[in-house]
Amino acid sequence: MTDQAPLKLIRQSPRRPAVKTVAGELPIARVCVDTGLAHLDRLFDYLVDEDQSISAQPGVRVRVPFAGRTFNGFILERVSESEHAKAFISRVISPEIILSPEIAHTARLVADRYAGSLADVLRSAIPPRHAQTESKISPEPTAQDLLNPSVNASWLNFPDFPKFMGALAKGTTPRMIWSALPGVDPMAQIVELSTQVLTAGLGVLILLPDQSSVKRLNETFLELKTNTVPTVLTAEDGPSKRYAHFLAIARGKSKLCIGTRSAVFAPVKNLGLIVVWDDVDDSFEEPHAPGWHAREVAILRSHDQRVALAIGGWSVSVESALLVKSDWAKPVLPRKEIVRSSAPRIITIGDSATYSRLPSNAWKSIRDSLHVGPVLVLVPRRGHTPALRCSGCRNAARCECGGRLELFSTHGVASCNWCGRAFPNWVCPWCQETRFRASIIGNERTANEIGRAFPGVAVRTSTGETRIDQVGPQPAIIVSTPGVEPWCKGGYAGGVILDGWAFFDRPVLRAAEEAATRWFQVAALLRPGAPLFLGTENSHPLAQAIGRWDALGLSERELAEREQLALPPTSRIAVLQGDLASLKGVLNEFQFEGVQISGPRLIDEGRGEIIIRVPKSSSAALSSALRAVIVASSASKSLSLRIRVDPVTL
DNA sequence: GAGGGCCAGGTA
DNA sequence: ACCTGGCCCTCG
Repeated sequence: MTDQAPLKLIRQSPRRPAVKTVAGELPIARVCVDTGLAHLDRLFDYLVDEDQSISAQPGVRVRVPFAGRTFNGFILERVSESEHAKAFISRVISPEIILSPEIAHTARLVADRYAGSLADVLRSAIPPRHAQTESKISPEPTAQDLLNPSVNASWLNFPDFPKFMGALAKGTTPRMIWSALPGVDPMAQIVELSTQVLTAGLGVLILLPDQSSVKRLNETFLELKTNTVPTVLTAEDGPSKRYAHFLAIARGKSKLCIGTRSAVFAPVKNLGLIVVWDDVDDSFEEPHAPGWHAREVAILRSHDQRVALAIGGWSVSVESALLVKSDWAKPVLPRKEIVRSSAPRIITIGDSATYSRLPSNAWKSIRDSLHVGPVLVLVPRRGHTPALRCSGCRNAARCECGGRLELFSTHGVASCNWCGRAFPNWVCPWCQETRFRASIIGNERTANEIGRAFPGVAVRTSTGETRIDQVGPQPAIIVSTPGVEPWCKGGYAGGVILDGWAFFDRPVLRAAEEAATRWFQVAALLRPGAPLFLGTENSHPLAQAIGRWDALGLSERELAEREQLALPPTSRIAVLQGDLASLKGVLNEFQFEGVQISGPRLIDEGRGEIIIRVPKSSSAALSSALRAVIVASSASKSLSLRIRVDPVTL
């Protein structure tokens, strides 16, 4: 019915010349094609048309034909010969060079380290193109004559800091792990450190865990009148702004980049320093495949491109402790004498005779602190008395199904948090007691209780939903859940961490590390020497560490424990999830020295999980085994697996 | 992932 | 002699 004639007419259209000429110079482009298929993780060769030759530079975005369809990709190289090339690049999307050779190289290392593909890494490393933004001429940045480049006020009490700066000045690549000091604004430290590097004509890249800290650092750059305007790189800025900022960096217009995790790939020209602040924060882990961690990427980049690195925080991650132990990085810690006067004065439950949620010594210290300023109260979780324990033997009150009992309102009936069964007449199976003790008491009830205990004092609550950013210096009680503690200029007059043990009572590998970070953060919000009540025993290592302000020592201890358990960072682990048949099928890929395999363990119907642990020295063997598994599972329909290397949560 | 080649076994 | 389905390989 339909004849073929119209089709032929289109093909012969004079507007589209059928014959392309191969470029005279370096006629082959090697392209990373984003096919979304893990087993095609290699470069493909394409012919470059003479007309495209100038724009088709390494680092540009292109469209290429592949297996009958067109895909996006990046040109990584131009070469003179190829055995394979037979198709032309369809189109150079834009002549803008957005993938530098250095970033391509680092991205390759990241892909290998996390058993992912280069295209996957590049997808989060390079923001999507925004054509309008590209054509707009971005305004020249304001003159960057830096003021006060030599001011080092915030580093005065860090005796090893000058060594770091000295090494940097000599052109070597020092690495430091610094532990911040209460009373000294770490953002000011970052600004002062960066300004010196910028003054030397080098670029600086600063990574922060979230939008609000990016904002705070940005403001600090303005406040300290450095005349340096940072270029912000965060996903929250939206496609147009994000791409504009990325271009400013890629074009070399800006030498200072601050941002969240994916900014770790920012192509800052002549990069001299990478700073990572608060690397324990889990938002540094990329949720998309292959799940790289920005701190690990920063380490790889520092190593690969010989860039100085500074990792800092109120606490020290276990990974950083390993960098210190292996002497790859040097610790930069506050002077001992200043620590004594800056660290909080620790009060623990061990000091009081009987157990109570807020023992009298803690109550007294709050009351005293309230004469001079606000007091911060940290409670483990949002809500209202979530989990219950027996008031006699203190065992967790559990349902037959294994869930824990909860109480949602003061006069409500306890019910199971998994199956919902109600327990109006509960009897403890251990000691026959019939009364509960609130196991984790959320901030709602805490605010009520504390309000009653300190009549006439304003009580305010900060949670994820109703977050308070900042509080004033007047006396008040601020009840907060972890991570949303309001900032108090000049510091809180006192602090309370209620139900301290609840922070460790979670089935997460990093519970101890997370708790340490939270507690050090709270301690850092206090005025130097202010009282801090910790709801733990006096002997708890964390209480000791905060009292001595020894975050590194604490993490060294945790590192030893991880070593014993063959967990990261001393070991490398891979978590494979998929159907049981697939998992069993790949087990024999992992038969090399030092491998420990746990599982397959059933996670839900038919699907399971295996965990593979290898000593760090075998990580290359692990990577190649994982690659083999990925190639097999991606190419076949019968195998379906999800792979994660060194995930933050287990 | 999709299309193509290739072998095996079944069908006229 | 020819069709059909499954397997495996390639894709530049």
